[in-house]
Amino acid sequence: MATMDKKNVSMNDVAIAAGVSLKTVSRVINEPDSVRESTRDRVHAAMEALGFRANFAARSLKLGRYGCIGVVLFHLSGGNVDMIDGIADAAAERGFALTMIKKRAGEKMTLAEAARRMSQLPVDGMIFNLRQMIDDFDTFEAPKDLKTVIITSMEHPTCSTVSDDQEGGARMACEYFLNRGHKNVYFVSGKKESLSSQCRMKGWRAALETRGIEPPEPLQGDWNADSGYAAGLVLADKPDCTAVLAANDCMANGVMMALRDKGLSVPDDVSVIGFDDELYKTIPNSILTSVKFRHRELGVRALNEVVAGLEAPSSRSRTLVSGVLVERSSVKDLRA
Amino acid sequence: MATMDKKNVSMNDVAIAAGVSLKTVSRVINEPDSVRESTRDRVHAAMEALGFRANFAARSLKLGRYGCIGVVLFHLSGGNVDMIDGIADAAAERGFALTMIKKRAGEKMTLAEAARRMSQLPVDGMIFNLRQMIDDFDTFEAPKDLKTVIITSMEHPTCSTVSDDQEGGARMACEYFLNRGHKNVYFVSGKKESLSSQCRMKGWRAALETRGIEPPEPLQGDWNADSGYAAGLVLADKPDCTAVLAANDCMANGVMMALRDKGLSVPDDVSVIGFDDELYKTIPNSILTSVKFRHRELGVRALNEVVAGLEAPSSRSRTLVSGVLVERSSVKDLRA
DNA sequence: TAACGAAATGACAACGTTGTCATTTCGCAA
DNA sequence: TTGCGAAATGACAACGTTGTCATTTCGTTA
Repeated sequence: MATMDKKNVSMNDVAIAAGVSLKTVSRVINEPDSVRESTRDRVHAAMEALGFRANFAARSLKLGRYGCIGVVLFHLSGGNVDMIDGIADAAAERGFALTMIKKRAGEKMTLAEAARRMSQLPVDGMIFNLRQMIDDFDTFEAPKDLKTVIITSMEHPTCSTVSDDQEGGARMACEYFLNRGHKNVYFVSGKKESLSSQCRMKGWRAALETRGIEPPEPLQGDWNADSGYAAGLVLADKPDCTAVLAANDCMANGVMMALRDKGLSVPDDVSVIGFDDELYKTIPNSILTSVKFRHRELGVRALNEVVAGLEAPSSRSRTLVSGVLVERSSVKDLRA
Repeated sequence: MATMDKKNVSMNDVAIAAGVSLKTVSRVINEPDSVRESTRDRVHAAMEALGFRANFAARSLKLGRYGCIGVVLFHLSGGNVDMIDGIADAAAERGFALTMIKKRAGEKMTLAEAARRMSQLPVDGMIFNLRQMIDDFDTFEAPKDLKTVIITSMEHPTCSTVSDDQEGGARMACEYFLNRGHKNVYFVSGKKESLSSQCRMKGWRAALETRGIEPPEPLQGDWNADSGYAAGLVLADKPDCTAVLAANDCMANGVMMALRDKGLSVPDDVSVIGFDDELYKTIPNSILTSVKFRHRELGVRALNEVVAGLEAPSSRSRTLVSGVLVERSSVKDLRA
């Protein structure tokens, strides 16, 4: 067996080995039906023997497209995993690969900068995953020939966006309380700079105001259980507090632990709802009712939107993916 | 302002606009110092005016490399996030982008199939992230011209690998128990097919056997808290059970809840160690001692290994990344 | 001013594919 | 056997870069 020392085997090498023209090899790959079976077999044999692999760069150069969608991650965290999963699966289904770049910790990356870097890479369109506010959000303009979709909570003036309906989810949770006879709802927020936290707070506020209820001062948390616990200690002393909406499950758990430590029962004395529905993974027999967002769906929608817009990059749409209330027993029906 | 209707602006267009040759534009991009300042400015102005963006395909074709590393995800889960984060950051640091494909749920993807798909994409090398056993693991041979690194718990005959030292981590936890006077250690496993679970079990067994202790029957869990709770109920009835090693923190928490419900105290009656150190995120004042793996480091090492091997794809190395024992108060020192 | 070496620039081929259009081969009816 | 249309195949250019080597321009010194 002769060793192959040539770096890359080209279609031309295959053609020579098979005794056919370059173009015939190309046809075997792209339109096999147009090649006689005997010829095709010979070409296949030659490809096999030489270890031929099509050259991506040459192909893309000729075709003018890459078959890749760019994904820019500004932050890589728990919820994002499912989203990326959705993007990746939807991409696979449609025959696209993903090209990924990520903002590094400490690095300051604007949308414009991310777009510039992406547009040097093999991508036909791109998805930005943005969980926090960013300086040039409002002024950013996507490259005219590269369909751009932003996954974020805010509306963008020129780009398509895909969002969790976080505001709606918070509103849904509040209404769930109010419809069960609660007169008010306290709120424990996540980190101040987080868009999710801001939107959830906004929805909470809106739901109360719609019913003519003055929203109480929200308690500031940081997403972790300890901050929820601290908030819970404060809330335990408020006699009018029968319902608590915490901006995530971890903090909700902290709140519940604090209430119990203060001798209060959930849900008999105080009802609690969290966000993200992930407590059951860690706590056996978790009772926490929680608003869950379909992160995976978010990713799928974003990818589909990019692919749909490949031909018309300047088109613009806004997609909202609603949340789901996962009911357990942490909310008491006061009317009963 | 005239509208640009031409699809792609090429270096040639820029050259004409700037009144220089094609090659000079190329030089402005790749070796700016070799171009006179006045010329450079003119070219830059033209690039700006026309909205020029270098064509990735043409460039890669000429250079024979892509500046991208392929990442194959066979499974996308919690721990993987940090790993991808590590890969992405290390890649950014070295000027590489990532090209990603993912096994879809239900789809059966072998290493060979993954390698075949990857080698059609713009990549100079690739990283496989493999958390479960796969059919062709032992027989797989990576493409000769594409450096391949596998992140997995097993050693591979021909490819470089990077691994958590899960076995070592489990051994470390057991020795921690034994050194504190415990005579035996019970084990709660994760899902059967999980390599992590298998390795952790192996380390546990080895540590006991080294000390001449007969390992008790391990309890089968499924990673979630409920299965840990079930295991805890069983363990509570074993009088000789003073130490429990659970294959992850969620199950460890389940075990602790069950023990408490059975009137036993942690750590006074039974000591517990978990894996992954993530309970503190959900439980306020968590006392669980846990073995933590540096997933991020895993990703960084894998990427560095790929980049280091780009010139010599057939080189082979094995990297083990050790775990860390995060001490809290869930283990009692029986000698005291 | 002429001559010279260095710096700056340019012409052209090449990377490995696919599209266009021309040519050859084939099967079949006359 | 000839002729004909369809099927199969081939020659060549083109995609947008970078490398090689040749040419022009510049600044300096004799």
